[in-house]
Amino acid sequence: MTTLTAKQREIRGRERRILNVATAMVRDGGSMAIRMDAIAKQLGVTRGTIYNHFPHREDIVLSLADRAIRRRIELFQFAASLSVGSRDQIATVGLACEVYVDEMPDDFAVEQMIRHDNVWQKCSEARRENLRQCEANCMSSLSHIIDRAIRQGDLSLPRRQSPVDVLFGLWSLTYGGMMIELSSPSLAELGIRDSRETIRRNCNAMLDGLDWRPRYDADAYRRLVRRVRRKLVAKAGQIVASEADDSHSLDSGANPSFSSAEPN
Amino acid sequence: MTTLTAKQREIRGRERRILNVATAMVRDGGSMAIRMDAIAKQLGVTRGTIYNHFPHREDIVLSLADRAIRRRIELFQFAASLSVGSRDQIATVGLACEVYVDEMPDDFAVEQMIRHDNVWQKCSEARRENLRQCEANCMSSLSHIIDRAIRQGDLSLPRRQSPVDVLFGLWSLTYGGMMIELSSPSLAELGIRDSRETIRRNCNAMLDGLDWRPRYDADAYRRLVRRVRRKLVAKAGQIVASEADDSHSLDSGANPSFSSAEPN
DNA sequence: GGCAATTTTTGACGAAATGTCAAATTTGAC
DNA sequence: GTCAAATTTGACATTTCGTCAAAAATTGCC
Repeated sequence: MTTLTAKQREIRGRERRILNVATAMVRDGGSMAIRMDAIAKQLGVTRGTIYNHFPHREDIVLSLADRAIRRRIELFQFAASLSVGSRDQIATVGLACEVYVDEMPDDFAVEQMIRHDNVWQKCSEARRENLRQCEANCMSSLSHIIDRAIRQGDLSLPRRQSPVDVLFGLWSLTYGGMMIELSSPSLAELGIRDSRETIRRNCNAMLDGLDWRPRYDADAYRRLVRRVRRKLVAKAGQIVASEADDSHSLDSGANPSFSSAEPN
Repeated sequence: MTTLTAKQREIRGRERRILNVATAMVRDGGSMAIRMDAIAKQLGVTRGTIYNHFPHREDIVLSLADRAIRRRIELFQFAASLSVGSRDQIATVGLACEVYVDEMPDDFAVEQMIRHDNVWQKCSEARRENLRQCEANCMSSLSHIIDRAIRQGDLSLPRRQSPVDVLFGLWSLTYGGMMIELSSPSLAELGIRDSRETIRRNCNAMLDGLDWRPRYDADAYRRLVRRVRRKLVAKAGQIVASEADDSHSLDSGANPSFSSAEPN
């Protein structure tokens, strides 16, 4: 009984540990920096064992992406629950984006990676479909906010413009802005002092342009930020912590003989 | 004389040919798909010769990026020259973005690559600074349009919002939108029928939100599109053609502003 | 506890692909 | 035609990948 549980837990825990180690590698070198060899060494096993969990490097990356998207959706849904007015709700989700990028930077990086690297093509259709589903869920849950805004009379879209179009705009503006912020060497030199503030202002300008009520009010907005930011950060921390490595709770001392057995 | 010229031209032409071959590889496999061996084989030389031009793969990618940005800037400047009204001007540059993505898709892909891959870190500071400069030039030339809009009374920004902030917004919206369009598997399924149209509408909504005059007018906008699109496409074609692999048209505008390989 | 069946791990292997460099070849000037 | 300089070559040492049969460990059963 004891042995069984120990082994099974070890294997299950390993998958999570692989992902965590891989995350660290991705952080400072992109998806190609994931070295199966190095992962194995850090876990105290050999490469073959890693391939026992993931058929290839790309699959690790897509697993990371899966985890990242699930975390993000959880954060977004929490965000949407924090406000009542439709415009406040959508603004809170926007803030959740910021918190996501700040508090889970690796997840954000991974999400970008699967979009641009050739990782996507190399993975099984099942995994890709899975990610597509996540994306679609996220979109639809957010577009409900916009639907509600229309139903309640806060927003009335011009002909030919659908709620998803608005969502796409906010997505572009926020996502694009963050992306530029992270990848453009010196935004400050170009004249952008506070890119986050700028993104928010631009989002609000867009919503004002669509005449989404109530109109942008700097003070009200600032109050909203103050009210929800702390909660969002806390939630993010909680989400991340739930899958972190507990060094003492698992098998740290289980196989001490491994460390002395260095090949060659 | 003949011999000398022949050899020298061969070497100079080879650099361009390497870039063109590499572009094709990047197109369907990302930057890692550039295979030095395959490039050499296609040019009828051996790998060593390739390394004679570029110290490593990453340097090829950054050269591609350099070319891409120069092309984009040329297209943007042409675009800005096509209209007079400040809002029309900025809209025309927006259209130029679309044309860039459509007519020079490889260049767009490469520009994204250097942002997300670890290519950036692996290259010499000189190359990086060069790209930064290009970026800054592009920004400043565009922000002049906004300066002019303010000077002429078409636009008056709220306190604390600078012209560059607006530019950053348009950049985010357009770049982000294109990015999502290209990398999100099935935007149509999410409800976005025509992402280009949506991006334009959202840009206009943002500018309306900032109260940039004249306000958005669907008909006027459509006329603008009809007027400039064809010219932009033609210009793009011309830009691309000037560096294509034509064995007979070596002489044209090709003025290689930087000579090759520096060790880092 | 002991043994057989099953699962997991190992590490050697073959296949790319990279970047280097001394030697061979080509070029161009006299 | 000769020779110095420039250019090209291809073998070398490395790194990393993913596979797989054999070894080791674990589990189930008596």
